[in-house]
Amino acid sequence: MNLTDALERLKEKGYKYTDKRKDILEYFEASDGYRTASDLLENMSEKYPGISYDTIYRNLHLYHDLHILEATELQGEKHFRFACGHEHHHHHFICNGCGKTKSIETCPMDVIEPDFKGFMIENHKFEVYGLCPGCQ
Amino acid sequence: MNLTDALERLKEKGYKYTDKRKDILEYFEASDGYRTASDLLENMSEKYPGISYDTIYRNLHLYHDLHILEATELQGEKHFRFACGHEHHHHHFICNGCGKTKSIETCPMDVIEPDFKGFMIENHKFEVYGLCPGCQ
DNA sequence: TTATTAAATCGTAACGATTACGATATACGA
DNA sequence: TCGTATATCGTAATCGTTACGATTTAATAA
Repeated sequence: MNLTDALERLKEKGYKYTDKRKDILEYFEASDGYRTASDLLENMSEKYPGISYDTIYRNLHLYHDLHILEATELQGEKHFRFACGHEHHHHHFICNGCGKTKSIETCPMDVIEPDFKGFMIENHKFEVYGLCPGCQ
Repeated sequence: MNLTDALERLKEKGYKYTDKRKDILEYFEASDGYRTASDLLENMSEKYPGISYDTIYRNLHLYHDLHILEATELQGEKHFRFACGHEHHHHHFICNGCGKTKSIETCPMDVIEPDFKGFMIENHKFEVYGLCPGCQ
C-alpha cells in the first residue's frame, strides 16, 4: 500500500478528500512500522492543534476497513501500519523499540501438524518481537 | 499447574492463605481455558458479594508473577489460564466460543527461516483461533 | 460562482478495562 | 492472645477508546 493507491481507493469508495486524511496517510507512509492512535494524534497536533480524537479514531477505523491499514494489539494498545498489499500471506517481526517490521515469509499454519480434526480454524496470529539492528 | 502446587508455591513465597485465593485457583482449575477478570469477578461474586476489583486484579497479577497463571490478550481484554507447567514449550489453539485451549506442539520458531541476522529476538506469539467441536 | 447537503470535524462526555489508594479487616508468627 | 505485615474493601482515578450534538467543509448541482 502507498499514498497514491490509498487516496484513490478512498475516492472510488466515495469518501471525501481532506488534508487531514492525506496527512494521516503520509504519516504512515513515512513511518513504515506500527504506530498507535496517540502517536498519530501527537504528530497531527503539530499541524492541527486541537484535532479531535474522533477524527483520529474514525479515520484509523476507516482505513482499516478499507484494508489500507492493518492492525495488531501490542501491550493493550492497538497499533497500525500500512497494509502489506497484494503480496502473499506472511507475518512480521516487530521491533519493540521503534515499531518497525520485517517480513517473515513462512506461515506456521503451513508447517504445523494438522491434527485439528473437529476444530474449525478461523484465524491465527504469529508475531516475533525483539530489537532491530538500529534499536540495540 | 494445579491447585495443590499453586497453594504450596504461594506459601513458600510467604504469601498468606485466604479463602478467596483458594477459590480463585479453584475457578481456574475447573475452567481449563482462558478467562477474563470479569469472568472471575462474576464467579466470585456469588460466594463473596461485593468482592473488590482490587482483590481480583491484585491476585491475578500475583499468580501471573508466580507463573501460576499465564496470560494473553484477546480483543483488548486480558485472559488468564492455569500455566501449562513444566511441559516443553508449546502454543495453543484457543476457542473463540468457550476459551478452552488445545496444545500445538510445533513451535514456529523452530521451523521458520533463520534470517534474523542483526535482530535480537526477545519473544514471540503464535495462537490459532476458532471453534472447538463443542462450540460449533 | 453560489447554493445545497451529505459527510467530516470539533469539543467533550461517556465507556470499559484496569490501576490506585486510604481505611479497615485478617492471617499468622511471636 | 497480641502485634503487625498483608489482604481486602470501597471507591476514585487513569487509560485507551467510543459516542454524539453542534459546527464546518468538500463535492456536486444550479
